Amino acid sequence: MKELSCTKCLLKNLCIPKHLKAADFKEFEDIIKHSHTLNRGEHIHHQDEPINSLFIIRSGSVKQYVSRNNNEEQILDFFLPGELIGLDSFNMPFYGNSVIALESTSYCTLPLSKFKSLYEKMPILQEAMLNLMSKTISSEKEMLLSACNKSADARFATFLLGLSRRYSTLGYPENQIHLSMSRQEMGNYLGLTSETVSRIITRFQNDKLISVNQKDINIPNMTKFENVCTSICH
Amino acid sequence: MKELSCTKCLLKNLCIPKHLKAADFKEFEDIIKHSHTLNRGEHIHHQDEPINSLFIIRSGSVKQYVSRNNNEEQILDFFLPGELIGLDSFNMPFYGNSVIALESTSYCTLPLSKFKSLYEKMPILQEAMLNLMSKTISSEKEMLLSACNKSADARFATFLLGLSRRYSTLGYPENQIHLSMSRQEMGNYLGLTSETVSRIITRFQNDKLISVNQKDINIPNMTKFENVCTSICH
DNA sequence: ACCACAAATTGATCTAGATCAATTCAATTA
DNA sequence: TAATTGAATTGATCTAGATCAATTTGTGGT
Repeated sequence: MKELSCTKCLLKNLCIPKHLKAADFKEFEDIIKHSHTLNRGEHIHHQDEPINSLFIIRSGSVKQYVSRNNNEEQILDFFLPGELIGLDSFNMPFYGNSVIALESTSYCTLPLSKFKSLYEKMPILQEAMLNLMSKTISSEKEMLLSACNKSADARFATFLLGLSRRYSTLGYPENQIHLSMSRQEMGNYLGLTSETVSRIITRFQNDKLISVNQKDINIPNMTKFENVCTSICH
Repeated sequence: MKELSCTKCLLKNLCIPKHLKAADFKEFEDIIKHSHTLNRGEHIHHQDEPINSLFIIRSGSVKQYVSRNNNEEQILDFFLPGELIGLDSFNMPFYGNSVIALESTSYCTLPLSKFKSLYEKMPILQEAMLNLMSKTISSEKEMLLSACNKSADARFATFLLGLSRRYSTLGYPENQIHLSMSRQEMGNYLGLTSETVSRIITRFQNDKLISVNQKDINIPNMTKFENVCTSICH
């Protein structure tokens, strides 16, 4: 574990600290544990382990999933750098899901007990958390809506656009997306089979909406893609 | 508007005040506006109006929905007595959806500005809200998962079981459910057509899983129903 | 450079649930 | 009590996407 600080972190303007004033920032920096690293396939936490921390992705990416009866998995979410994991674990004694690295990944750990005591005395942090949770709740509603009512094409396009936007807030070019997950994982997340995802990708490619090289997707005309997106997504 | 108090409210042990100690309870009671009443079809708030309050259903029920382009609606949620509306509106200037009464309904209003100042100084309220939002986030994830992967039967069964549980925490018998929404509204919410919902209901009835009289559903054997539920929902 | 194994693509079918259409039923009003 | 209207049911088809199956392509290990 490298001892990096929030002060030196490239994500400091995207992550929780961005909300905090100097004094609070210092205190926050003291309780967070910086930069654990993982290889692909290693877990941040497992389902049914006792909950003790929140996590923030620093680099790389992870998937959050639950295992069902017959150890088939259902993917709930993907997390990219700067994103906070654990908003769904404040009211539970054990993690309801597992989080595993999709590639080489580093992350910070935020012990829940310490976080809660900070929370009590930092109105700004409270505001930030309420906003974040609120946003999460509405975007999940949005997803839900999309899952029920959109075509496979629309769902996949929305997913891509979402990734593009998230990466672009990180400073990456918005038309260049590297997929750290497999076709089957995207399908699982979107409620589609890997075959369907594959077919959609080839079709989008034929229609010159995207160009694909393995896990790298290029969107040659962003406005066009967005328009198609909004048109097929109603 | 009748001036009822939390003290006298039948829901006081289910609603936010249940978390508060005497002094806080008093203060909370002072900022909440009690018991507005609505007839079926009247709104609590409309999409795109400025956000100023949270709401708690006191009696009756409502649906939360968004209107799309071609003024078709998509139902996001139903709310029953004791349930808090507005967890998704902390970070927005305008309501992203509308809420309309499905039957004669009364509700309380919790001005957001006043709520926030209470929030800052009541750690117990903070704890309660984090838990509530956290629970909402995980149950939405659960819904999402179910929407993508479960059969129509399973989704409908899960929906019924959910209603049964919510009504039973209110003290109603868990095997007797009154549906305040139409088949088409259930379908809309679940991502199914009203025809499909209707067919599922007749089939469940033939299989003696439920008995139906219009909008009243009876579950003769709760354990059996729960078992079927868990078996068809994987 | 070769082998073994996993991921991706592509094709051929199958099916759950949508769509379209026709009654039937229930509630409300006159 | 009849008439009107919207909801619910039921039946007949259609289709998006699943499933099954066969290659092809890519990747990591020796």
